[in-house]
Amino acid sequence: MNELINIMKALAEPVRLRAWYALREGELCVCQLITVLGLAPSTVSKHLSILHQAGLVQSRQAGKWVYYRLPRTHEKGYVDNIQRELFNVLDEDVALNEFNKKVMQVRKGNMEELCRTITRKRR
Amino acid sequence: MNELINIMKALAEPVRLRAWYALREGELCVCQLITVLGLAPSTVSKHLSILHQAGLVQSRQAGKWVYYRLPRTHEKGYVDNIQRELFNVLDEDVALNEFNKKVMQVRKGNMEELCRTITRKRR
DNA sequence: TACTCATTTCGTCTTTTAACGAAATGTATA
DNA sequence: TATACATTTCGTTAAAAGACGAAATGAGTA
Repeated sequence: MNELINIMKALAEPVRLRAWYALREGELCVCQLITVLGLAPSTVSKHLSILHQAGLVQSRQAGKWVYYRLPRTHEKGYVDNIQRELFNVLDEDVALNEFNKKVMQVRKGNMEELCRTITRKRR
Repeated sequence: MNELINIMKALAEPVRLRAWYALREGELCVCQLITVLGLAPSTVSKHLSILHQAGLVQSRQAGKWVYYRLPRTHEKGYVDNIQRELFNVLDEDVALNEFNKKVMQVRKGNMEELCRTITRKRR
């Protein structure tokens, strides 16, 4: 039950649900997630670690950057089912569709530039 | 999205998940829920109101007693799907099976007596 | 009407959660 | 080796959530 509770807790938070949903169409660098979520790097990092701990996302390091993605398939099969069901619901959500536009923008943009924007903000 | 978040938040809490699961096999009086959950009446009442607000349970009053139950079917169909999926997982859960034994005990027991036990505790 | 009693509401306390900035980490590059 | 810089960790603060008991509510009964 605790495992399920962790998964539910992880997704029962708007920021994390958005972050998770943003990965639906492929991996994203942390700086891209920081940008679309509009929160401080440390805050986003924490959220991602909670999603990671729940087994809902995976990460890989590539040079300076860390990319997060959805697992192709989850260890426990039921998580796949829940994910499918939730995505079906969220795909119809107006607010999330709006958010998704931002994600698509960021996917197209230049990542080096994005990171520099974030670094500049921090001073 | 907010609706979904409310549903997830409601179920992402062990006490509420147990309460909700306890109703799987039919309605229960509040005093029965208080007993199986082992918490103060006011605490249980609050949890039930959160489940109710999320649309996950319904209630009816019968004399002094208030009974809570699962809706036969949810307004939004996707909730039925999620519920089915979660129940499938929870049915396999060892801790919940243990809990379910208590629920079955309480279902068989005398309700008047149960309530009196609770009232006695309060003094 | 007055009383009993199951449940809910209210006020309070404690714990948990989410946000941030500063500092630490660790990789790539000058 | 020193530096730059993306990300994470740590410490702090503010807000939310969960627990309880006391008091309020509201339905049945004497």
